This record gives sequence, structure tokens and C-alpha cells, in this order.
Amino acid sequence: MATIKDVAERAGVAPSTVSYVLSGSRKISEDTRRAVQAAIDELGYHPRASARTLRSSRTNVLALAVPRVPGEYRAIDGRFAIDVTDAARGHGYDVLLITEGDGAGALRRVARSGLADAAVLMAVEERDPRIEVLHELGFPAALLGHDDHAALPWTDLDWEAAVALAIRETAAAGHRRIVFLSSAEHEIAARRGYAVRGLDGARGATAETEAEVRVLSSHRDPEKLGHRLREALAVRPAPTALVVQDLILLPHLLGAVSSAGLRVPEDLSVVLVGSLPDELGIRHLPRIDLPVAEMSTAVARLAIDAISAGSDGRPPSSQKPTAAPASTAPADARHHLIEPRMAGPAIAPPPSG
Amino acid sequence: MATIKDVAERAGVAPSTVSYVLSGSRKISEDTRRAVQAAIDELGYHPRASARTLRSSRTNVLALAVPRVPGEYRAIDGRFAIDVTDAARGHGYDVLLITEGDGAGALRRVARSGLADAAVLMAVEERDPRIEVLHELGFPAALLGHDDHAALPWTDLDWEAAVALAIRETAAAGHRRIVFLSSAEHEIAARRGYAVRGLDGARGATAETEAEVRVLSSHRDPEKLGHRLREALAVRPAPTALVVQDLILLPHLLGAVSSAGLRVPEDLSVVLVGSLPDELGIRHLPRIDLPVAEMSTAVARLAIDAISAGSDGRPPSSQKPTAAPASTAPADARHHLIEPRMAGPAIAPPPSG
DNA sequence: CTGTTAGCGCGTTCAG
DNA sequence: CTGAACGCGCTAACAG
Repeated sequence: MATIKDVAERAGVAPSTVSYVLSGSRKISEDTRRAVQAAIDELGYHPRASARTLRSSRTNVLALAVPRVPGEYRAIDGRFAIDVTDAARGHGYDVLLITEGDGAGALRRVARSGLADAAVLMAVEERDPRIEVLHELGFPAALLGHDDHAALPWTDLDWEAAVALAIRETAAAGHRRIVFLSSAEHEIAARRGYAVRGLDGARGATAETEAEVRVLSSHRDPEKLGHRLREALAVRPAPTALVVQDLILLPHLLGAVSSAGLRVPEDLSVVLVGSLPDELGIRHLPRIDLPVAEMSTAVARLAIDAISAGSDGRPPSSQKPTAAPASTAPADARHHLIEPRMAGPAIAPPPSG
Repeated sequence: MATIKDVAERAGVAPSTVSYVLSGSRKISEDTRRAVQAAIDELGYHPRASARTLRSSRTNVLALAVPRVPGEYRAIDGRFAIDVTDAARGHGYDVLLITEGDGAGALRRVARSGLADAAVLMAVEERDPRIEVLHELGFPAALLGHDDHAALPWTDLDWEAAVALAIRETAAAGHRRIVFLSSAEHEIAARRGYAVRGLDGARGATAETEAEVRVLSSHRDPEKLGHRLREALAVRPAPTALVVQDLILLPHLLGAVSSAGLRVPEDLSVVLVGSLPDELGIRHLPRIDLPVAEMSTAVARLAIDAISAGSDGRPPSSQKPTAAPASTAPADARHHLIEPRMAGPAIAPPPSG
């Protein structure tokens, strides 16, 4: 492994000169620069990250904290891990993935050992112990999903608007009896943001539409969910559309629909809210995708901005409002709420029976 | 941020003493140890990872290289990212996630800057450019999924045995007309290991069973898949079971089955091969899960073993054969092939019609 | 045997 | 453009 000294020697200059060539933080004569560059190429030199970090106390690494419930797995977590990594790369950052059972041991360890410059927290719960830890350590961070209590920057899909939009569009397609399958009961009980906001959206849309909307809460137990669903679909006159926010059980749910003898979308339209983009298996369904890419980009930027904000004491200068990003300009630069958009095929009309 | 000097000062000892207390690499009197420990606790001291790494050239980080195809997302990638992180933690390692479009730029950068001690590569293709890079840099690595050409350690599910088992069990449940939906056409054409081995397994099982097995290759395009599937299910006498290896399109596939007016499992048994464990939505289906946890544990260990092997020049001493790990003992310690196991409910018998 | 001193690893940056 | 100090922890050699 070549070091900066080897390069300097080969180029016939001092190590500091090589450093200045690399960083560009000082004028270097063209001749010298070329000699140095040649030496670098010949030796295949690459600066040691640890040495850099030791000097500068910058790692160019973001810690991504994924919550972990043993025996459960949420596809969304893995998806964000990948997308945040892509997004962070765009800003010159790598991502260190950390998983936490409960407590915030790993996050604390990573922060204190200086393995990362900032953290991105997924799926924030109310009174998340990790937020406490971040605060205590003064570690910069941004959140995926929001919690009105936390004083941290965040990004999120506007779940209230999303559910409302899905229901409105379903009604606009002609459906008059709609079932909204909300988040699972235990998530509502825990007052998870997306769960509560989804319900709010359903209420709002119900009030303003002529269609009759029946709200059904999902359940983590597939049996229970199947039972509830069959019951709701057995009502007469039969509902003609199902708007679904709880997607973890989707295959099971489609199975239950099928067992009930209903074809999708001929007998029953199924509309998804919060689905993962690019999932090939659901391309045939109308839906509102979770804007994973946009959220990932936003959260990476927020976390990185928080780094300088932490050292300055002030939030970073809003980098000249970029020319109309795809969605609404955030009122507060530290919060990025994303407008929902329909995707996939149009919602089929109800059966003409 | 407290340093080792601060701790030493507070405890009234030399910095080296603190270091020895931390590493335990030397006897320290009980009194001194306690004084040092107290100082550490009071200051909340944690050694700087960068300083450690600079000295020892050990990062205790594994790089996990996830292949990335823009606009496509494989749920399995995210899942492994999480599980490998858990597994690595068990060995005292953190995981740096890197995504690569094509080429191996990120992997090369991470290896050369010394951000990680070894790499774990997901989903190896034939002639993967990343393997070339690893070899050229002499960077230790292990693979998730295997490729007979690569001279690197790997772990994998025995896909051939898995498909064979699924078909045998389906036949044993009484089915006489079985459709095997293999991997997607383009994966077979690319001679992906799991795709080819799955087909081999189907052939083998077909030869030894009385049931008639029709092999159908999947397609990345949901339309095409739907078409093929409907055709296969329309044959008379009708097949009574569907063994599926290509799970990316599962919801779509279940939709197609449902549209064909078939209920699962009353009219058609669906058996999955290579499903993700703990997925709530498929608990109602008989299946062979991809042993993600076991593969992750294995690959983390293989990668870590490769680190010392790299510096020694020799593979690490086989750590006394642990008392019967859940699956078969690998013939070669550098290869870990996992026996398939059925999970979920029993396969339903064919309709008595 | 327990503790201390000193040099090292490598790149950055300020004063020269 | 160069010299040298510095960031922080590890560890070999040495002292009590």
C-alpha cells in the first residue's frame, strides 16, 4: 500500500505538496501537479480514510439505523437501506448500516467511536430512545418518517393526502362502496404517524365524497385479517373497491380475495397506498407508491446539512431554491413532506351488475 | 470528545495503561483497573475508530456490495443487507453498504481507502467484474450465491435439492399434474447459478416421480408471465399444483391464478421455493424459505476468516467442528451449501374431482 | 510483575 | 513549495 510519502518521493516533492494537489486547497504549478499526478497513477495511490479522518474528524460516512424486531422483517427497511446508500453516494458519503433490537446501543457506539458524521433514522416511533441518545451526544441526524415531537429534520410521504387521494380517485372511477383497509391495529394503538395520518385522510375523503367508505383496521395476524376481510366483502350490497394501506400481508390478502371467489379488478378493484416502487409483482394494480427515491435523497441531504449545522450552531444556508424539484417546495427546509401521486393502471370501474 | 489522555490524566496513570486496560492484553492491578474504568465511565470515553484503524490497519468493517440495476429492485438484496449486518455484528464487525451500477468503482474505492477489511458480494454473475477487482487488489471476500469458477469462499442454498424437494413433496401430497414455474427466461439465459440448478432439480425430481411435471419458464414481463401461466393452467386435465421459483412476481401471479377463477389451495396448490423468511404475507403457503439468516451468518464468518487467511497466506484453522450446526457439515470449510427444508402449512391434496 | 516512555501509522495544515 | 507539528491510540522496550 503506497502512502503519500511514497508518492512525494517518486514525484520529487514534499508530502504536503501531494496533499495540496489532492485537496486542491492551494495553487500548485502545472508542472508539479502533473508530476504528482503521474506518481499517484503509477503507484495506484489512494489516501487512507483512517488517516484523513483522524486529522479532519470527518468520516464521510452516514450511519443508517434500521429498527429490528426479531422474527419480523419489513421489506421497506431493506429498500430504504439500498436507496439511501445510493443517495448518500451522490453527496460523497458512504453508508454504515446499523441494526438495533431495542435501546440504541449500536447507534451510541457508532456515534462515540466516530465511525460516522451523522445518522439517518428509519421508522421513528413515538418516544424513540434513539432520539434521546442523539440529543445527548449532540449527534447530527435526520429522520425517515416523522414525529411531531422530535426537533429533528425529517422527510415523509404525506400519508393523509395519500389515503385521501386514493379514496377520491376510487370514488371518481365510479365506486360507491369502498373498503379502506388501514394499518394494523397495533400500529394504530402505538400511534405510529403514518397509521394515524392515514386514518385522518380516510375520514377527510369520506366526508367529501358521495361514496360510502367503510374503514377496516388490518391485523398483523393473517388469520384475523382474512376473517375481517371476508366479513367486509360479504356485506350486501357488496363493496366494489378495496383501498389498502397495510401492504405487508398483500399476497395473503389477495389470496383471501381470491378464495372469496372475487377476481381483481373485474369484481373488486384493489388500490394500494404506500407500495414500494419498481416492484414487478404489483404493476397490475393502481397505487400510490411510497416515494422511496425522493425520500432517500431528501433524508441524505438533511443529514448532511445537519453536520455543518451542528458545528456552526446554525442551519446551513438554503442552497438557492433548486429549479422546481418534482414535488412541492417545503415550507421549512428542515422538513420535506411529499405529495402523493397515483401510479399504475387506471382504477377499473365497478362491475356493471 | 474525550481522548485516552484525558482518561489517563483523570485516573492518574499513563495513557498506555488505559490502553492496556481496554485491550486486556496485559495484566493490570485491580486498583489501577478500577480507577481507569471509573475515569472512562465518568468521561464517557470511547476510543476513536480512526486512530485505532490507523495504527492497526483493522477497521472491523465489512463492505457489502449490492448489485444495482436502475429501475429494478430485488427484495432479496435489502433483506440480505439487514441480515448480514446482524450477523457481522455477532463477530464484532460493522457493515458498510455499497451499491454498484456496473463496473466495480465503489468496491475498488472502499478497498483502497481502507474503509473495510473484507467484502461480501451479493448475487454473483458469471464473469463478475467485481471479482476481478478483488483479485487484483488482494482484497479478502466471500460470496452470497455461488459461481463454480470463482476461487472465493461462498455460501448458498442448494437450489437443485430445493426444487427437487418441493416437487417430491407436492407429488407426495397426491398431486399428479404439476407445473414448475422456473426462474425468468433472461436469468436462465444468463446462466445464473440458482436458475440453472433449479431446472436441474426439476429434471431430477421429474425422473423419479410418477407425477407429470411441466416446466414453464417465468418472464420478467408480468404480461408475458400471465399469458404463459393462463395457458398452462388451461390445459385439460388441469394441473393441480404450481411450484414457483420466480417469486418477484408473486402477487401478480396470484392475481392471475385468481382471475382464472382458481382458489388457492382448494383448486390449485401453490408451493414456493426460495421465499424470504418471516414474510407475513405468505405464511399461508407451503414453501422452502431461502435460509437468509444462515447464509448471512455463514458469509460473514467466511469473509472474516478470509481476512486472516489473506495475511497468513493460509486458511484459518477450522475452529473445532461446532456441535452439529443445524444443517449439513460442509465438506470444504470455504463452501457452505445449505440443505432445503419445507416450511409453512402442509401441501393440500389435489381437489377430489 | 505493573507501569511509563516513546515512536509509529498517515494525511492535513500552518508557519516558514 | 517545504518542514514539522498534530490528531489518537497501540505496543515494543524499558524502569521501578
